[in-house]
Amino acid sequence: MNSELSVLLGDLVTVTHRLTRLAAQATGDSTSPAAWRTLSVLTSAGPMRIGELALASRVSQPTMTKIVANLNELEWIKRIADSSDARAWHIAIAPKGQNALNDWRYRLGAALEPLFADLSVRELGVLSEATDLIGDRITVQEMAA
Amino acid sequence: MNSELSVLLGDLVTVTHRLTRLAAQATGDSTSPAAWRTLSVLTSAGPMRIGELALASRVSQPTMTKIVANLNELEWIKRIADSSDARAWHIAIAPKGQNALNDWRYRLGAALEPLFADLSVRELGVLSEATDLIGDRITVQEMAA
DNA sequence: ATTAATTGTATAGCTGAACTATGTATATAC
DNA sequence: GTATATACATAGTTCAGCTATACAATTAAT
Repeated sequence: MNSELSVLLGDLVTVTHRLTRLAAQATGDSTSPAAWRTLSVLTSAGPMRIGELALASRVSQPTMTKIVANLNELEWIKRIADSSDARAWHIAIAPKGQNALNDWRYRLGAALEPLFADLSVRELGVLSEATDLIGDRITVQEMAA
Repeated sequence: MNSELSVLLGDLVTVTHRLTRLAAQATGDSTSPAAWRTLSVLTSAGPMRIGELALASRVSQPTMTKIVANLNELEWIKRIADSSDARAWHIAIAPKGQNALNDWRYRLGAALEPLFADLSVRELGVLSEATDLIGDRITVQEMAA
């Protein structure tokens, strides 16, 4: 096993832990991270069932049922009956939810921007590529799970 | 405001949210993320008081009191009385704690390694530099807070 | 075609980590 | 020496996550 990669990944997780925490404090966000993750998944992968959503967002199915119920009350998602299976629902992001997600991302960026304002164009590119690299691998994993 | 940076940071946080979650599930870790953050801070910045630790780890002082109490029971940290202030303590990471932290980082890396095994040397460098970039800015922020 | 097993979602109840408010003891200011 | 500020501890609450399980609909078996 590649121990260098191991250490790098450990550091990456530790550092992003703190970034996440800092971001939450900076935006004074009350919506749960899992809800944002869920909206984010719906945006990038399109409508899906509660069970699939639970896998993709890495929470248990009952937790996702609750998250969806909350998002539904906010009218941030739509529940669409599955015509071929009366037990199941298709969950789709609603316009309000898309707006909320965009707004959250924006506020997050605004809150953290001062910290990163000194980045060079090259460093910006590094961060951007790293984000893509991680995103690709997470997505692959989620689809496989 | 730089909206490109804004979007990038939003994406970064979203993606690392999911990475963190995935990592926690993959290692079956029961210790709280905040405890690992705390140990990580102690390792990189050396012994400090509970109040300082709370700021650095971005939790409230009572929360940190509890985290430190838990870590103390595990003998992962040492409480050292402040000779000049009987109210205060210096919290230092203990050898056991250093080992536990190293082990956690290792397990984390091992669990995530399969996902990242296909990285080129250049991409590895990108991830590494991104980690450093974020780490630097978080640290600066924590010290200022 | 019933019965049984499986699957998709919902509900109940628990745990634990975070918070605010406040208490206690020590330090500092006047 | 009394008052205020500071450092940590305690009490009590809230909420997100979990497991276990119920319920309903589908699928499989005989």
